[in-house]
Amino acid sequence: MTSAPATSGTFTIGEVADRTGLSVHALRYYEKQNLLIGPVQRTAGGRRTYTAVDVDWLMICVKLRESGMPVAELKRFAELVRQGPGNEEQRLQLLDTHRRRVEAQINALEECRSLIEWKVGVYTGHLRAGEAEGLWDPTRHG
Amino acid sequence: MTSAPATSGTFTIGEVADRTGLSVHALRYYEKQNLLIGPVQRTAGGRRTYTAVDVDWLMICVKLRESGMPVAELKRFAELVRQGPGNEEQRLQLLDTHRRRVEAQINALEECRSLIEWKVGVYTGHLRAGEAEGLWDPTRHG
DNA sequence: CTAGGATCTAGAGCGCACTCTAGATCAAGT
DNA sequence: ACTTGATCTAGAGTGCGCTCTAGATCCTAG
Repeated sequence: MTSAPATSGTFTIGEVADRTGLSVHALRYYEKQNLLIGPVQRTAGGRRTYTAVDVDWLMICVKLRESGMPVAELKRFAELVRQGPGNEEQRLQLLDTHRRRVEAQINALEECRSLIEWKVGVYTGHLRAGEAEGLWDPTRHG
Repeated sequence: MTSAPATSGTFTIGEVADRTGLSVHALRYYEKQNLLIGPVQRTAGGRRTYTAVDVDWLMICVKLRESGMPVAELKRFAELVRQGPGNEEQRLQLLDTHRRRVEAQINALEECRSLIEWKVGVYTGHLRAGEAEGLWDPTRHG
């Protein structure tokens, strides 16, 4: 075990790191960047104690970051959530911006996948030709 | 016009920048990093003259970079292509590694898209509820 | 009581992929 | 000839998102 459980129902920074895949460094960094929604509670000794809600939010953060949302934008989103209800339209706009980015990226990736499949076909063809009849024409590259 | 045509059939660095979407700086950087397949030809005055083959290769580079292939790996791929036929298996392996990365990324993006759609549903619901009957319970965030 | 690991803060450092700067040269239009 | 803009080289600088360091403190197990 790298991280011992804190009071049941809350989590140490190490446990949160295990659960979210973020490093403890990254967790402190996210907090300093104001990416979290509430202030993280502390023990008497000054250690952070994360709640399940904190962890859930961090999971969302991870998904958004993985999909290319810049930290600055995630910070803006956290601010909106922190303000509470009443700004749903702004949240929707932010998410919509990100959705567009995500879809563009999916398209780019799918194009790349096609390119790869095409290239794989070319090289596999070369290999089969090579096995069948020796070297192919060395003047044709790519 | 930001970039005048060179000898027909070849391209100035500015034209290549226009066609590939890379900056002229990035083009010189790619060359220095050995991402290109052949040495780029020069005019008497020392300016680069790219061929259509160079441009095609750069287009592939752009696709691979867009889809997250690190420059170092692209460089390795360029080396293999530069060596000519005979290393198709290594090229296939490299492409396969990248294909896996691309597919993982597509999956991550699709998960994120679902998350967004779910969140959008939540906020849209809030908005409709708000329009219909005023403020919702301010203790439920997210 | 002690040793060990986990955590704390503040801030420096890093890897990546460019991007920009400075100062010179080249080339095309007038 | 002159002006203007594109290009050249070498190398410094930038932005992002962490990652790592140092030195102190906390806490759990033995």
